[in-house]
Amino acid sequence: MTEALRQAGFRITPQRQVILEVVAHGRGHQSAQQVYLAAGRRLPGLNLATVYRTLDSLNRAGLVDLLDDTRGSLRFSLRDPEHPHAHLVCCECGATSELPVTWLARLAQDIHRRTGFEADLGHQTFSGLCPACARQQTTRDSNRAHKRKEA
Amino acid sequence: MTEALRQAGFRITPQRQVILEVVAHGRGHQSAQQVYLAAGRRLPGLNLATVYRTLDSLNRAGLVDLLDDTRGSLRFSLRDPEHPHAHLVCCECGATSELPVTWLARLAQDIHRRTGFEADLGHQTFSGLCPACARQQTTRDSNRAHKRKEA
DNA sequence: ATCCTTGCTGCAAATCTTTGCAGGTACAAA
DNA sequence: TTTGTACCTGCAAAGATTTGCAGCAAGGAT
Repeated sequence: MTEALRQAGFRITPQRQVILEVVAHGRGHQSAQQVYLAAGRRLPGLNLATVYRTLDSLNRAGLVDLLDDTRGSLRFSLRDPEHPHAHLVCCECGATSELPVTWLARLAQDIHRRTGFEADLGHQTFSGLCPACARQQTTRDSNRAHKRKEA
Repeated sequence: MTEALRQAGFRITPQRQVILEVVAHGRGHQSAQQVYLAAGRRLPGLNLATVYRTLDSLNRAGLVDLLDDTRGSLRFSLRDPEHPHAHLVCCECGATSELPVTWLARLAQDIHRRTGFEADLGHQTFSGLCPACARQQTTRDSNRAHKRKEA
């Protein structure tokens, strides 16, 4: 696995090995803090800035997926080449779900053909409303409309 | 225009009026700082936190578009209901271009039908590589591969 | 015109992330 | 094995954005 890192043109350092291991072990999406704490345990003196830089490198190398939780912090997870997917994040409650890249392929092609832009939809985070919050929202809206009419 | 704000359930305050005006005037995508400086000139004592909160409100009210420049800061612009569009941002050079929402409609529908998630693609920022940077990137990659073989 | 409620603002501090710099080190080359 | 040079790291400080809180004020109710 570190070989993939090297192939991508990065040097192999203890920090990178540990951080990669932490991300690989901790299933799910971990925050930078979580990675920092877990990795710091095995590598005292590790610096948070290094964690961010390393995670960025791992992301660029295609080993790690990045997810913006629309809450002001980023989350990281091991990339599974078998299940490439984009993310859907609810901007109300923060819930996340996955979106198979196959759904996005046509769009990416379209964009590239017509604009020359290489959209990286596979690593994309789409925000919106999850089913539950969407329901709440419409309820609240109709409440507001109702109240407004009453007034 | 302030009426739209009120309709959306927000109060009309001097801060909001000025900030909305600033965004409306300054064509293009302004940073929070820019809005803060411009608005602060007409409303001394205005606080940066208020600018952020207000811009968020205006965004929720659908009056302002939000654009993540993938450079660690956000940019704001007046929403033009005539030209709804998503944004493409180059994660190398930061160049931005627009993407008509019509291209995204089918995808949004698909997502909603199959997952119930209401993706807000119209306000979305897609990252990737602009044509120029994409060219550079492939060049650099082949250089690296070449070098590696030589070695 | 006045009152009341609730949302809004300023301020200060917290959070999350990035950046500049000086020293350290992986790793290709000799 | 030794050397040289980028590339990395730790540290500290800057940047961008958010949040808690107490007082203020917009605008519906009276």
